Amino acid sequence: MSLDIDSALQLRRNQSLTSIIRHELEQMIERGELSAGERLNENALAARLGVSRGPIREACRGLEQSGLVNVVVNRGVFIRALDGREAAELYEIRAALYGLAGRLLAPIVTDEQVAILSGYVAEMDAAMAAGDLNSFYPGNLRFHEAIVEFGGNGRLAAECAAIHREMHLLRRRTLDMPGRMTTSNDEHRAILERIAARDAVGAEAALEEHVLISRSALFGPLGHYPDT
Amino acid sequence: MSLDIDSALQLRRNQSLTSIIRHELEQMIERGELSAGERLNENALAARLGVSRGPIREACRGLEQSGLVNVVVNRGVFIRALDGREAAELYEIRAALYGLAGRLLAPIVTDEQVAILSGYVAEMDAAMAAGDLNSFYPGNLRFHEAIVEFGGNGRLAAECAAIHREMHLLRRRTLDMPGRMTTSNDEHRAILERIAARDAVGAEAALEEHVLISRSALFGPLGHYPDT
DNA sequence: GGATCTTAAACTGTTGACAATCAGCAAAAG
DNA sequence: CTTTTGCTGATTGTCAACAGTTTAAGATCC
Repeated sequence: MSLDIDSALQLRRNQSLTSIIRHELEQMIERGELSAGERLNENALAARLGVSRGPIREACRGLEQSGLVNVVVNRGVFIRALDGREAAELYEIRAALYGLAGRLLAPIVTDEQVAILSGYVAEMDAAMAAGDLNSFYPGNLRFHEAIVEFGGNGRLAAECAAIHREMHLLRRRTLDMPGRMTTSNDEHRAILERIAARDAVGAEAALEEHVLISRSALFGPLGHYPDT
Repeated sequence: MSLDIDSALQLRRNQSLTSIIRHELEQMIERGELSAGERLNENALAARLGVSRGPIREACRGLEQSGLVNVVVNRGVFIRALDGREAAELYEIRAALYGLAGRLLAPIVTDEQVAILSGYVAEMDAAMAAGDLNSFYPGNLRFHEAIVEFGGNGRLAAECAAIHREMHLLRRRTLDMPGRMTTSNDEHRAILERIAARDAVGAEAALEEHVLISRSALFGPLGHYPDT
């Protein structure tokens, strides 16, 4: 019984099975338990989670709209596989959105928020010193989340989170590359510096560049992508 | 050799009731037949469309994820009402995305594409001369759609279309304001000029400004939004 | 008359069953 | 030996019924 759906049911107050299942599936995709291209068997999922197929189908429609799965009529839902072109496109969009987040945040950032962001960078420095990717990754995630949260545009934060979920499989691969951790944290420091200086244009540029460098780490310096 | 997902996607026919209903509901919202805050009655919809509640519920889950409706547990799905804050946030995101589209398009635009965009501007000029909003609006839509399409980032185009759908009720209101048509087309001409000059930075700036001016028309020059 | 409790209707959440469709396999045809 | 055809089990699409919740009207009490 790898899945604690029962405890989720106990915690459930005003949530429907559909939303619980959707959240569960999102996490399974994020944890890599469901790999790209894999098909979701509605009956098996229903049996495993102890519910009927209705809520599962509803959850899958939500996942489809948020880009995590593909639904093929009469054949089922498949964990979406990001090909090179789509991933490159997502990186471009992500760069623009994070750039916007930085531009919004820089003029209004508080000293407390700067301190929090500094804390994340320090966390990542520590993880880097220990060569520990598993510690580096959450710090990295919180750093970016905080920037969009503090920016004050809630919808932008939601949109960035959605894109992040969608790119999850790719992103880990990128950060896994040797030397990527240190480079990445240098960039984080530069971003933080521009934000702390209340430099909107500089923060925007630093964040855009940061995302595009991640893309380069995946596709090569020219932004090429595999033709698959 | 078994079919893989890609070929399955090619075989896909969007003929499930769920997708048909979702499309139908999207159009009803776009046409204003369903007004903001209104509740969707599953039984009534099922009877009217001649289907059972299952596909309708699935369609609503997709609509929820794309931001067109809110789902409240045990109370139903409601056509989403964009309050001032959310609309302002969407405008900011839209400005960034259209800016990106312009930056992508300018370096790679073909003469044929410039001609097509010119045609749309001319269409809008004609509509403007006739004072005909109903002709101006589709031209405006096609102009913006074409820019993101020609930019070559398919996902960006999809994302812009989704935001457009979500803002549909608001946008019409904006364009309805006296004098907005002419101002708007002057901006279109400026955008086109920067694109035709293959000026990425200029096109980006012109498109961003264009969207933010639309926002100002709705919220006032300082970007304030009603506190509802 | 107004507020509160009671109760029934309406509605949503969930389920199990039935129908339609698909992948795989085996036998028949060339 | 290869291709085609026709099954068969598995899986998805859809539906109708049941269960739990919300809403609203009516009754009761102050």
